[in-house]
Amino acid sequence: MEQDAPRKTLPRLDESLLTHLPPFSRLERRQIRTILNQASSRRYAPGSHIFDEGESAERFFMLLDGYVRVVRVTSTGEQVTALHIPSGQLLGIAKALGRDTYPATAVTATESIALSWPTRLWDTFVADYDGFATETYKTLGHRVGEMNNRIVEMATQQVEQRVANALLRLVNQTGRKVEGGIEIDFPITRQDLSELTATTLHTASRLLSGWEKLGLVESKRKRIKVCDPHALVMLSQGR
Amino acid sequence: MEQDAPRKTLPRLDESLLTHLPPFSRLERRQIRTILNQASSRRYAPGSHIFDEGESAERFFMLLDGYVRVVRVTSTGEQVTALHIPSGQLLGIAKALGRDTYPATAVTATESIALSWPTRLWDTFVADYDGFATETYKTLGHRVGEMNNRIVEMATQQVEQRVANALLRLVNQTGRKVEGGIEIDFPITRQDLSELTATTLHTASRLLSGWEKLGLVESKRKRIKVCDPHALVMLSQGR
DNA sequence: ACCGCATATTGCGCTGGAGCAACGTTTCGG
DNA sequence: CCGAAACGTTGCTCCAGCGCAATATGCGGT
Repeated sequence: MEQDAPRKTLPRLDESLLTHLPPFSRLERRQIRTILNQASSRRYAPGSHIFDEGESAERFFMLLDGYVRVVRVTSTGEQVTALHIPSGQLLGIAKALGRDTYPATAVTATESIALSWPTRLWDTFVADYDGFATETYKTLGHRVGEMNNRIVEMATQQVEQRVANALLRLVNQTGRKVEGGIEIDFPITRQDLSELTATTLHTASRLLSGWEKLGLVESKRKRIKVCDPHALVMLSQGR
Repeated sequence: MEQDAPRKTLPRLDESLLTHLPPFSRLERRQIRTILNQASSRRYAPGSHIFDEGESAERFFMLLDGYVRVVRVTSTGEQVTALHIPSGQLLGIAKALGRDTYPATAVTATESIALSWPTRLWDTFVADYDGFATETYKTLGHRVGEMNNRIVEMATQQVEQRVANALLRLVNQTGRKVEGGIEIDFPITRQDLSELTATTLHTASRLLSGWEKLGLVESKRKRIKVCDPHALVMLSQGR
């Protein structure tokens, strides 16, 4: 499935790629040039693994384009999606948590492009680049917050509310305005949605069908558009 | 309920309190003295709140003695326990995640003693004390890992397995060897256990009763002793 | 144009475990 | 020492949602 496409340092990565991304936004052109010169760039086909849980964390990544799902697989083969990462964020930052292996698997949801650096540069980045650590820990804090919320959700809410919540979160984070509503910006199956909400694809499908009849959402294959976010918010709070 | 007992800088905190704790273990006596001089010490009765979710994070803490439960409360008043923290660990380290409010509530499970410092000293600690940041992020990484595992558990396992897992985790982290088994070192009710495993106290009670009949555990009020850990491991893995 | 596969829908039966209720037991304050 | 509150147990009922199965439909490859 994976053919390890060779990483290449593209002839000339433009500084503007990074200048507006939080971890690098306080840096000067010169510093960004240095950073880019150390980076490898690579394109990933949809569904490919950027790294796998348990692997030793050789590199850390900056997602420049696309979407990535952070997934964990149980011993019995079930998948649980922990998180979605949109472009502009770091991933695989095991080092920031004092780990030397990746804690989860990163799978691309769409075609994606990511820069990466050898993990050994991490400490240099933290030490040399003002704001890098701070911003990194901010996104980390954000992710921890999300995980926390999911735990609370799963512990206290019904399936219907969880699915509604998940949909809203996806729309907020990765929504693209289209006519008649907001569409989730990457292909997502009922199965994906069920792995995100700890239910079965059957139940997810039934819920979506129901909501579609009520005009809350519209969905084609692998595409979900939310037409009435407010109604979903109601649902997500149990009426 | 809380009468804000005055924090006092105890006459003479002994350096040996901190020398063996990871975040401080690489420091010299002189540095530890400085750190202690800036600390406030306080005793907490069981069940008291060290800080509450959403409060602005004025201070960070080192738990010297006791156990703390990290809890989140939903809008409908249900409690979900995210984590147990044993003595020797930092808590309330919002700053490490780039936050300026506490992400959850910390409640003491036993009588506890904690040192605390104003959050404004955080950056100083990170900058001045070798190994402080590294060790902090290690425990953070560990906690994130735990949260992750709980998500996967809750998503894929049955109640029985989750409760078995929770018990094993508690025993591993805070177990005290007693005759006939290993006992959880702090008072824990069926209700607590259910909040830890996303179930009801009824179900938790039934499970414990069942296991007690099989000789896997023994429990008095607020006390649980695991007699046959191996059998519990079996259960926790679905037979 | 065709086949084959991945994705989606829907009906139906079954059950884990929540919800409710009633009661027993230990602890603690006064 | 007594009464009340906190904690624990257990029986019964009910239903959300899982598991299974059958069918439909869009999509990519040759």
